[in-house]
Amino acid sequence: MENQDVDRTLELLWRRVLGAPQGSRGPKQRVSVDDVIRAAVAVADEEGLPAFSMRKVTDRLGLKLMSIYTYVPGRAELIGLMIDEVAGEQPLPPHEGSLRQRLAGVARQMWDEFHRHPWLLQVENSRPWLGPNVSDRYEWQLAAIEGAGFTDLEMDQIVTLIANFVAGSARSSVDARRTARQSGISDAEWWEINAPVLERVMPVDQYPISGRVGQVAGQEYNAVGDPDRSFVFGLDRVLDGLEHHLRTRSAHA
Amino acid sequence: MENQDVDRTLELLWRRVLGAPQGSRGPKQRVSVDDVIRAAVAVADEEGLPAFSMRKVTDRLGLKLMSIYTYVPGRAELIGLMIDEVAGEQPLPPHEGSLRQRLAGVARQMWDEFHRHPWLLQVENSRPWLGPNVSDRYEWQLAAIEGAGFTDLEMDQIVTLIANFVAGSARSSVDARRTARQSGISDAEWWEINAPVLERVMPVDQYPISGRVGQVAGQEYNAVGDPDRSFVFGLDRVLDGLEHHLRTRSAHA
DNA sequence: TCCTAACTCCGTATGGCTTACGGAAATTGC
DNA sequence: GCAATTTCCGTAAGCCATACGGAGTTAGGA
Repeated sequence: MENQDVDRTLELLWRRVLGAPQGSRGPKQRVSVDDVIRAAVAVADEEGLPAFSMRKVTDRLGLKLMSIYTYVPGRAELIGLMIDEVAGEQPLPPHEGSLRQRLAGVARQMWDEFHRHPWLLQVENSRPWLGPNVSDRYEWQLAAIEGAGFTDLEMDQIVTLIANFVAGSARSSVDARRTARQSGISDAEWWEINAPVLERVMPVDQYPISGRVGQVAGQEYNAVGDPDRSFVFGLDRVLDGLEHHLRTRSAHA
Repeated sequence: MENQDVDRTLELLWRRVLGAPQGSRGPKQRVSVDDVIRAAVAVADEEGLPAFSMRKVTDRLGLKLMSIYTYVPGRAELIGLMIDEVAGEQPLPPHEGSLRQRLAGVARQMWDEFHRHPWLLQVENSRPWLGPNVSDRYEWQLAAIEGAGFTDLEMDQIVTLIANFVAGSARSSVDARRTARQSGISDAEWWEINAPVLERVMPVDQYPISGRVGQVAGQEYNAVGDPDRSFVFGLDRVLDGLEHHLRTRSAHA
């Protein structure tokens, strides 16, 4: 990627504040960059990132394939623009309540966004594209813990911790839903197909704990796993840990 | 994916215990399934999953492209076999020490594996391929917390929590390293390129907290972020949370 | 008024990818 | 020695991103 593309993409990300850097000669563009980004998000929402292609975006806009390259430098840059676009969809309400409630709100916001746009979890993160909406949200996330008693460095690490946990959990959740839909077979059916081989090959006495735990979990979940419940459980533990850290920190300070 | 492929792949996963289901007629295979899997892992290690292709695997084996389909049903199934292969690389030492030390060991093992084989984080998880090494490791992970006082359901949720947190953290870490290597520019250089535009576009008074936190973090990390330190910090908080949960659980029981 | 620079749109081509299909050659059981 | 079986692989279809250059459109300047 050339520096020119970095600059160009930054200009596109901040196009609302920078204004159109477009020259005045030549034909007017038939659609707008916003149209391109919105169409691209729609394609990714419907088909996922592996099936996302430049052609499908232009088809939706009534343009021919190559025209898209007059709007955005390339595929990777378009995806960067899509990320910032969807980061601006949800309002960032003022924080209220206890530290725990605020942090839970931050985590829930991430969780919801990943489920609204599952392709976010399929993006190869290179260096982040710092767009306006992504930047605003980072500020909002930090505001949730501002003044709680953490150091500046800890504040960054806490947001990172929550982001990493939520991303990992959401990935499990989203993958499970996608698999169920795409494969067309339910967890129960999948088990029916696999059970004969697995029973032959995994004797119970060799897997005493996973056999017992798997049975209990399977009955409770009615499935191989329950990503939503695991998320709630995990988040509670993470928040416990952060509250505990704050208590022991305060004691020392 | 056909049921036949599911069966076929399960047979391949458990090939050591099931033996070769191969008929006796016809030419002998020039290489073995293990050769194919090892070559595939080598390609993925060196080039990552997006650049991983059937052709590169066969090139490495001295076969022509289409021959690989006599060894494995397809790309997705081969990746399932690769996952189980690398899951068996590390020994599973008996657990020792406190609960906290045991859980840290489980997390560290996941973390190391993701860094040895970063492509694991790029796999689209459909339903898991239950191979022998993956199964053994799940048993080992549960053994780390067996008898600590958690319910069976909680044991599953705890392993899931750690797996999700580690996967999310490792993804940040691995992506950062890949970006630094592939783009050829360091964090400092990247900042130098972006700073002029960002300073113009992100006035300090609009981003008071992220401006302050970003400055402190940047000085401390000498980079945009420090995934390794964030992992250690986050893991400590997660373990704090789990110990806290066990204490309050015991009080109730 | 008219030329020309700048810009958009897009046709073509290159070089990648997976995998369906079918043929040639090799090997073994009968 | 024949027939069934299996491996290896050539070909081709149908995807993908994007480099390059040409044709047509628009506005500014002479």
